[in-house]
Amino acid sequence: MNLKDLAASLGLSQTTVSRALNGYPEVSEATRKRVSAAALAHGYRPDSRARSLATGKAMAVGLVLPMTAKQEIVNPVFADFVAGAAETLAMRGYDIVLSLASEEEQTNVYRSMLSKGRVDGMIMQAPLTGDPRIALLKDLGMPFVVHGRVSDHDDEYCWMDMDNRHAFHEATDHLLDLGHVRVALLNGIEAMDFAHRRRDGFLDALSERGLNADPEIMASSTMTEQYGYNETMRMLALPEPPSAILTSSLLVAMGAHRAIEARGLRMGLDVSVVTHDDGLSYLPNGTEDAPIFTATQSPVRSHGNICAEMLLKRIDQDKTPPIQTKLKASLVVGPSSGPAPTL
Amino acid sequence: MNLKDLAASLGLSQTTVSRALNGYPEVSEATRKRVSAAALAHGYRPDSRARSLATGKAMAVGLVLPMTAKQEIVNPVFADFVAGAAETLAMRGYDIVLSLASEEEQTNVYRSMLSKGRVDGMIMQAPLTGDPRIALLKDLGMPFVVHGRVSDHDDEYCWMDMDNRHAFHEATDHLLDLGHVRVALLNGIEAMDFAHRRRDGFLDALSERGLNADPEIMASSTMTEQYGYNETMRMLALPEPPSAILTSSLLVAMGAHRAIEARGLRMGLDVSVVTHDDGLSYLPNGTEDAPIFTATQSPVRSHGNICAEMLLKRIDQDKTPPIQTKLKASLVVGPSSGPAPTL
DNA sequence: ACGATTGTCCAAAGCGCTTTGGCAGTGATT
DNA sequence: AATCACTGCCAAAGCGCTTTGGACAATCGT
Repeated sequence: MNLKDLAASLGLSQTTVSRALNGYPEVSEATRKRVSAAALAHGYRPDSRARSLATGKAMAVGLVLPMTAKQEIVNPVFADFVAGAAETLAMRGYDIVLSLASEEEQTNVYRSMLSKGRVDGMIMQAPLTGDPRIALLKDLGMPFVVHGRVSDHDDEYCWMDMDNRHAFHEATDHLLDLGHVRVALLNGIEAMDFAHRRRDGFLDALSERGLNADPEIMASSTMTEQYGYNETMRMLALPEPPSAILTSSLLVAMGAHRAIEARGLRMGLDVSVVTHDDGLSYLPNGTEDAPIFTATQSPVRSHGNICAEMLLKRIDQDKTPPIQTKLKASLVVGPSSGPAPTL
Repeated sequence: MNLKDLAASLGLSQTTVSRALNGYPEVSEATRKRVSAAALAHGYRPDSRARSLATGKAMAVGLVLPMTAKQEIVNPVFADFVAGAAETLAMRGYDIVLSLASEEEQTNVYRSMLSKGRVDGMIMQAPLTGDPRIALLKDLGMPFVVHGRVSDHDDEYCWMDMDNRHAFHEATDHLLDLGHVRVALLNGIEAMDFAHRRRDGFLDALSERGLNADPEIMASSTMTEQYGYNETMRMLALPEPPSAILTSSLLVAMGAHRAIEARGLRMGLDVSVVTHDDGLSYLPNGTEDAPIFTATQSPVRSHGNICAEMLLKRIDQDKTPPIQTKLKASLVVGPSSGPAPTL
């Protein structure tokens, strides 16, 4: 059942039926009611492609999930991020068109995504330092928002980011305040811009206290539990093991925890752990009142909400200058961090 | 730059240009080359909506992510599943249209999803026992594949499922073979069909050995680490604590592990743990050679691949009888399970 | 009483693509 | 020389919707 049939069955023109259904004023209340009733009765649903073709709006936004090329790992934070974005978008009637792309394919995927008309805008995830996709997206001339940002040219595009530098600075300060002098960093892949910033925050905090960073107790990799375990095991076996560990995700912290116990040590007493926590819904850091890990928190789901919000604003009015949002993570202290042990 | 302009700039008709680009034979090689070159030079990309409208194919499939209504939890397995599906679909040029819906909204979302033409088919996730969505999807008359299945009417629709019942039967047998007689079950939410089947497999295995299930050491909830921890703590404090625990996901097993250590016990010696492992990319169960947990394994990413494959087949030829795929999980023994301790 | 509004409705022209049906020209077959 | 089958191209009709630019009454102001 299409518009034509529906109009015919009502003895009206397509124009009138269309206007009636879309709430235009040039239709009498009586016919509007009649039309709505008929539409409902016949289960009429407008063809979104035809509508989109006619209006020029796709009512959808694109989202490209990056895959770490080699291992094809899908970062778990995407699930929550997507959930947040989808939630906000759904309220405005927008769908999400998803593509998955390895690094090499990214360019093509972006191109084909806006293969005209599929989407009205895009959300880009997990930018690398100096990511070329930004230029590409600008070039394509379609509204977009970046979750995270690229180090340079911050003001020339829309982004939403947590203040990673500040968060890790604060976390490091917390440990230094507790008297730790050998603090390890288990970071994500530092080609990722956020990981890079986190490292900077960490290093700044150290140097502000006149401490030197030791490459031996700094690692960078995909943020799995196994990685946290392996690196912690390695570091604890060093002649001068760290007394505190700063990790980039809850999973990594869990791995560190496991390693600490495997070594017969106690977390929070012998070795302190502080982590960043993306607030993933299925991986809560203890309960709200009683967290397990001291953590800088910033729920990635709300990032999804915000990005979507920004993109919608951007789609509505493209010409305004780019907007940026910076979020502060909040440090929540739990039992995993404590005073540095006296030797 | 649209087809009309491109044709005009070449001095050809739209028909010829369209055919040239789409590989139809009625075009001379010479003009085909000329057209391709011009298309590339002008950066021409056909409007997918217009094409879709003309062909009747949307070149996209819908995916509805269910949210557990209250807590709005997004199951982490979706990320990997989606990745698998996206991968397979991308190879055929299909996109994924994503919607997120709480239980109440599901019906509407499904309806509006196929709001004619948006998608050519759908993948449905996480069916509940006796899920009404199956009937709805059948009613809507569009190809669909269910990841998991609903207990009844198995043969009337397409599904892809792991043999949950068999997996948990096997896992339970493994523990019983080791001499355990008090085996706990930390299951997912049993309204979900897969969890229901797992429970059945568990109970069958017990009763086959003449053992009775004890409700005191059976739990059912959203599969978080915290849940694993809490329930294990509770059960270990019972007058007759379990000597083995069967969990429904790696995260829950990790929680159980944490609780076991918190009680001063050793996993694999004092308390055995066997889990199902969805093979999530960012949460590996140790390394391939050296798993941490004894587990029934079935990578959910490959489920995504298979579901997508099936759906594509279904879209290609709708009229054939529904197809089903049942996968067997493989039991991999690790150090987390061992002989029952002698009292 | 008249033209000027206003309220309702419609025909038809797009949106950008695919596809049907046809039309010239070429060479091979009767 | 007439027929046939190709080859290579094109005009035009959709796909199902929105939207522009009227048309036709009924109502209004003066």
